Amino acid sequence: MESIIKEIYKDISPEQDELKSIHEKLEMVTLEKGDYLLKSGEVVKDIFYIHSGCLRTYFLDSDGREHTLQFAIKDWWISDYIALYGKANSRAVSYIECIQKATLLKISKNDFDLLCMEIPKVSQFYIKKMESAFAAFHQRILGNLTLSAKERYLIFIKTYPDIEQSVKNYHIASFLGITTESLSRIRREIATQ
Amino acid sequence: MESIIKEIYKDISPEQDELKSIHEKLEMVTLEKGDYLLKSGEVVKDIFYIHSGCLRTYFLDSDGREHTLQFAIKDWWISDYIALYGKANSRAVSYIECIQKATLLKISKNDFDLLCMEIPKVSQFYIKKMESAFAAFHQRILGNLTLSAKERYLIFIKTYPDIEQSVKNYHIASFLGITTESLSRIRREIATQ
DNA sequence: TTATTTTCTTACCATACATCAATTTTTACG
DNA sequence: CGTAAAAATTGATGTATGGTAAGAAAATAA
Repeated sequence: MESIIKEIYKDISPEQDELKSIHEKLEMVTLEKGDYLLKSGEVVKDIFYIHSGCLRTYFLDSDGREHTLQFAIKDWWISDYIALYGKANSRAVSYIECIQKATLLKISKNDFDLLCMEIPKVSQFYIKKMESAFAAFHQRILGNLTLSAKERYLIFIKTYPDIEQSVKNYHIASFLGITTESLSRIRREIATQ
Repeated sequence: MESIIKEIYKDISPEQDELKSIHEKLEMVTLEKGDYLLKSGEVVKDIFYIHSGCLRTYFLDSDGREHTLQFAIKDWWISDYIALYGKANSRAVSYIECIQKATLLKISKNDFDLLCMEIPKVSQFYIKKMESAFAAFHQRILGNLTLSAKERYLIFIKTYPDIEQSVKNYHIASFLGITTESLSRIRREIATQ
């Protein structure tokens, strides 16, 4: 476990006492494919670091359709950020599903905040992560505004070559904001070119 | 200026010496409607706090079409976050245009990072802001995936009642990811109901 | 392996929104 | 003011993607 923590915080190489402080707040979680880390309506208190495996966050609309917000693999953090960071209550609005056997480290948001206060380096590290995420979000929104479904798909498989392996096409479709049938047509079009 | 800084950081009520440290890194900027804070290709080093007025960030695609990423009013921060926080270089990919006479406070990202190191409270404050933004982004992406143009428009005017006043319809259209003609039809439809 | 379920593909038609072109309305300015 | 420019609206038509339904392929379980 110590080695995983060192891996997570490799960029800031924590001191021995800091490592200890981090360690005692983390908990290991393992998930099998098909398991749920979170379901809509549950109270959200934790964030998870993915050490191995693959998960996805999706939202179920009133017509029962799934919309994938995020895929997450090794070295990513995952949670229901709308519930956790939003102003409303802390009930999940989304589902987090394991789509490939995974090991995670769990920390409560509360403990994480304490860690940030306690260890400025963690704070700085967190800020850097948030900033990259911020840029990535802007890119994604821009992509949604600008690009055709085909273009978005091509970017997806280029950006997430590792993820493409483990996910179903209908997961990708719901991530791109199109139907699985449309994705199928796009794939054929690309194949026959 | 001191009073504006107190207003910006009202949630963390800085001490006198902290105020001074913040003060010496900030610079006042005023813009007239139509002025540009930033143009694509320019080097991005700064972030701006909006004290009054309204601005928008937009992106110009290869067909010359505008896509609005963000409107920003009083108490928001604005910059080209793709360039500033992204991994690539620091050249702007977007334009930031003043759409209503504005006064801003400017701080370089570098100085801001120093401020975060120097004053933990600023760090904490920044993290909180980023977290809300994070939740808002998730919401927006979800909206783009889930909702029709009409629904997104209704949410827009509900969420940004202050902004709706100062912006052109084609700004809103390019924010929603539709054409100005479509928005016009949506508006008529809503009006005649 | 075979059986069964899940996922993917294809075809046909429907719909939301885009495009183009013309006109009206609003705003800016000499 | 009045005039020019900018923005918004409207109608006719085009296109990308959606919806439905059926069958094929692939994954999973027995």
